[in-house]
Amino acid sequence: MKAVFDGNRAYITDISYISLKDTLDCGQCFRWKECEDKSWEGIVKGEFCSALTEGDALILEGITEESFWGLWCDYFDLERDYKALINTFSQDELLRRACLYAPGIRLLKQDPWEAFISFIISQNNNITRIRGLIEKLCFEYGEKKNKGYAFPTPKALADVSVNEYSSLGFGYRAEYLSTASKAVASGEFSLDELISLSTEEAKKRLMQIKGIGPKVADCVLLFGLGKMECCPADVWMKRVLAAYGGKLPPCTKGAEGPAQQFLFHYVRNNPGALDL
DNA sequence: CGCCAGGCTTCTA
DNA sequence: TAGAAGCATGGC
Repeated sequence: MKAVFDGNRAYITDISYISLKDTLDCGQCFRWKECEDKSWEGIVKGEFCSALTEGDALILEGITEESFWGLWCDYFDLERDYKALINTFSQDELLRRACLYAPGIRLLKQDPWEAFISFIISQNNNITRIRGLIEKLCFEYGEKKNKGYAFPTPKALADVSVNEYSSLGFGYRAEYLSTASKAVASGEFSLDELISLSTEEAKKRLMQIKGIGPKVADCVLLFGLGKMECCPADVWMKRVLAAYGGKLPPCTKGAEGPAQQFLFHYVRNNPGALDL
């Protein structure tokens, strides 16, 4: 990867193919918005970014060189060789088709706290509504930025009552949000400490939070902590796993998370893909 | 109206 | 330990 900086703009080349559309609208994150000119605007950890592609180059605008190295390079997983990854995945036929369908997907390394809250909201919910609910959460309790709102801090969400969450439409997840945000804000539960634990221990710890089961825990570990071996199994992935006879093929070893993301996106948009 | 959505908690056998 | 009911909401 090469990055050239010019003011508030980073011009990034020598990366394997990236599609912003497939990456930012494949159900792993919920906050990015596509503009009319096909660029994407997002706020991560309070930092704004406008992203667009130009041929094989990725352009990030509204950022600093410091935030690129400290945040965005990692966020977009720019150092990973996705071409090699897809080659390996393609040993399996279903995965090969999934990678062919959306070869520009990247596994985002998101803010652990945002992933933690977002995927609590995601349970038994559809992506359109998840986006709307998170949007409301940021508008109501997030810090106003030049463009849009930052994701609310643990303290901001800990101060919200269960009734308030309910009136915003969070349904039975209102109570989960309340207790989860209080646990983090008080320091009783530390997302940072999860990094030092084994994946198995971290998952157990996450599942001690009311409202977090195996699937949401896997999402937090994969999307928030970069645990690439985690494979969240929602209703779509359960169908995929059933087609595989219970587990992903050996060629996904160590990268079950990214494999899962290609498969999830593929079957959700091509429900007939599993009928073959 | 019923069914479904990036599921979880609780109850039951 | 496995399986099913109940849960809020909105789109279809």
